[in-house]
Amino acid sequence: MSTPDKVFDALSSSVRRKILAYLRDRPLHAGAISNRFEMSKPAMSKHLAILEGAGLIWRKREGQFVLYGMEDENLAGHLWTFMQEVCPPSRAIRAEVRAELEAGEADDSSDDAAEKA
Amino acid sequence: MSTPDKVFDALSSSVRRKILAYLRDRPLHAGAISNRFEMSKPAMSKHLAILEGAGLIWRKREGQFVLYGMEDENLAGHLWTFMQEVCPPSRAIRAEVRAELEAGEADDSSDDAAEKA
DNA sequence: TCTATAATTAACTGATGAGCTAAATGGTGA
DNA sequence: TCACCATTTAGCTCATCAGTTAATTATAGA
Repeated sequence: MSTPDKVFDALSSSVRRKILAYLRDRPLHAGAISNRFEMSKPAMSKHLAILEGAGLIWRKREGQFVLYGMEDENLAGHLWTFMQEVCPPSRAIRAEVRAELEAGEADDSSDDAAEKA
Repeated sequence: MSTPDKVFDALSSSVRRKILAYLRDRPLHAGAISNRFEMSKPAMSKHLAILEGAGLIWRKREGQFVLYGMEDENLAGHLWTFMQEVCPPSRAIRAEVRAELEAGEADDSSDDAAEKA
């Protein structure tokens, strides 16, 4: 299975997309992720393995725990590549990015906070 | 099934992603799309229905033929929304867009051409 | 070493998805 | 109307996927 295939396969599950959303802000232990879903730990473990296999998250053992976090540039990179290959030139998005860039030019590191409900 | 779910479900198939790539440049009749794959017409018809259900392509009857084309802003829009919700601020992409914008600022209508290998 | 906890792997089950062939639908043109 | 063509729907099969529980691995700490 090619890497982009793995990425889109990983993204096809709403559970996995939600995991990514949880990991957006900070890494979490496997158990902490699992607690946020009504699902057994083994099931969650499989989802995490799929995300890791797609290169979207990293995994690091810390004692008895296992920490997972986003593989920062990969997700955005793959989606962006796909958009460039497949999407018709999207003026709306370019305009939006342009506006953001103009607004946030001097304040590049504030992206991490806020923006989430 | 929510709209974003439908979109990612539609994108999870490499056949469907390839269909989108074919439709990027111009609309095609169902038969013309089908000819590009080694697959029965009924199977292709299902893929097209899924893409249409996700709002990624439109469908128009033309006599005995059925024409399909990309629903221009939807794919880019959904992916962009997702990226903003889930991706850590992707500086690489922002930098890339910034560079593109700076290069093409005076020439906004040239988006359609070039940019592809 | 023994026990407890975190996480994963194994083995299984039920639901879903992709493909097929055959039949039905919608439309053209003699 | 009839024959023909393009496409979709119906009904089926096979494989894959998401979830389960039970068993296993890995580590911490007394």
